[in-house]
Amino acid sequence: MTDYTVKTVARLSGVSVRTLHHYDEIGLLKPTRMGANGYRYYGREALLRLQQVLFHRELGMPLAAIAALLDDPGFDRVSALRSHRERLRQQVARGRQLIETIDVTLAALEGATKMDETKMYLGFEPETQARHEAWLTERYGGGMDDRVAQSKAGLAAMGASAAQDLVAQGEALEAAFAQALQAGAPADSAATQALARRWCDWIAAAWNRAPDRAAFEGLSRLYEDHPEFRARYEARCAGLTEYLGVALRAFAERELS
Amino acid sequence: MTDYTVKTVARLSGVSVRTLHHYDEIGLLKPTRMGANGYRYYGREALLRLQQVLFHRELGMPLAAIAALLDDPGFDRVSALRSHRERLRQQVARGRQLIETIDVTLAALEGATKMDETKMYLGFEPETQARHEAWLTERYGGGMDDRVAQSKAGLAAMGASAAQDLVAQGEALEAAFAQALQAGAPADSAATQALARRWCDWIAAAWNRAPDRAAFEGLSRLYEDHPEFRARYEARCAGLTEYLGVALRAFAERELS
DNA sequence: ATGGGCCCTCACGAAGGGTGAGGGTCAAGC
DNA sequence: GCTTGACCCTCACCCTTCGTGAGGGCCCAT
Repeated sequence: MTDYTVKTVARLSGVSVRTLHHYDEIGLLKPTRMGANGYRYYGREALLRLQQVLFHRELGMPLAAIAALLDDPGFDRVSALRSHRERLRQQVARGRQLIETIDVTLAALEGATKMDETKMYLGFEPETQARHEAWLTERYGGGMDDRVAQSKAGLAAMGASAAQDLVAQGEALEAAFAQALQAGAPADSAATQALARRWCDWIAAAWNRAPDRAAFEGLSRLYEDHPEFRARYEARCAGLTEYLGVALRAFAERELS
Repeated sequence: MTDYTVKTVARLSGVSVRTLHHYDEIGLLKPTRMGANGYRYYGREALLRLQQVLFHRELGMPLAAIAALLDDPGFDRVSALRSHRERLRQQVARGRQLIETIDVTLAALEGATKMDETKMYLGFEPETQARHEAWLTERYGGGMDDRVAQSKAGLAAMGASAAQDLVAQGEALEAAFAQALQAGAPADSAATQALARRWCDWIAAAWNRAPDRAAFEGLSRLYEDHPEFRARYEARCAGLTEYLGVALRAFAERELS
């Protein structure tokens, strides 16, 4: 009379019958008794335990941890909850960052529907292109021209949507760097260096060729020295230009030697 | 010469060799060519595609969706990203709520380390118990006494840590109701009614017996009428007592008839 | 030719179940 | 007493994204 079949327990608790079978299998929730017909019958104390299970599961705790929690009376529930809370916090922080990245990406994709802007940003509009090349040659005495030419050819062959993605990735990386700067992460911190690696990969994708150390360092100087890049980065976040330069060169020294 | 083996690509991109095998298996990233020896060789365009894959993967997109995205040139990247963003937003909101629940739970668990308070809260300290019983009898003319007695026996048999969890769940539910009230959710909204169901389950766990409609409605009146409960709920959030009462009775009418 | 480092193809495993297939059981109505 | 439909059971494979071997071939340098 105080015994419920799987279907009833499922309806009462909102979980599926299969889930109850599963919990039985792994020993998380055994039925109070098994009928002679092989049926599972759950009593009140089983429902109580299921309550506890669902409560902790809702907190995102793995089932094995819940079993340990409920079976070991001396288990330290407080510290378990605390470490679990920390995991959740990181997950939420990461989720927020992903949302921000998506927002930037969306803005870039939508904004770049006029492909002009894309070209202008990457410096492939003929006029901008010519200006950059002249400036590069004057400043660094040639040698980067072929890379820019490669980049041009690569992007031209890439098609519009891939190029837009590339732009979006660049925007996302800039946003990530700005966030790192505002969070006070040192330019040589692990997180920022990971971003530098992604920047390097991004350049490789744009150039259709991985940069060597000299090229990557030259690029970092270019960002700092060229007024159009400076304006771009400073508009996003004050001090971002130098931060980016330092971070990229630190990466170049450590990883591209 | 522009062809990289798995290990090299793995090092360049930061993914594992196994992951590259997997991406090949599911057709997400095929090598540019296969050697006569069965080796995978990746060219520049493969690296570029891998860049795109990793970018979208980092946004939490499932691999199948990434494949669709990259293979269908007419794919609507913007709306895909937007719906993905929405999923992330819900996930973050849920994560935040879970953290809050854990905080409340932790507060309750730590506060309840002195078991006195637990007993007092649930009304099982002898003195409080006696007062409640007297009050109940006077007000509702007996009939709930046996339930309180059951509850007492049930909790006594339950052990301290399970009882503390029960207290914590109650606290979490109260907090959730307070949040619903502050968010402006009507007492008969789906979200609030879901909370009411959980409250009902919680009562069932505490009583060691599911309440019928009369008992649950009586309980809701008890919360509104009894000064100790009123004080408790109003301290948490002004108006919570009535809100709770209305919500619980709406649930009782719909689900416990 | 013989190490040592790559590379390959299976194939099992995990978390939390979903989704059948194939077959037994229970309760109500006729 | 029989049928019907709603339940119940036990396999047992499927999902996702790879990690982690096992067992065996390939390449390059000494």
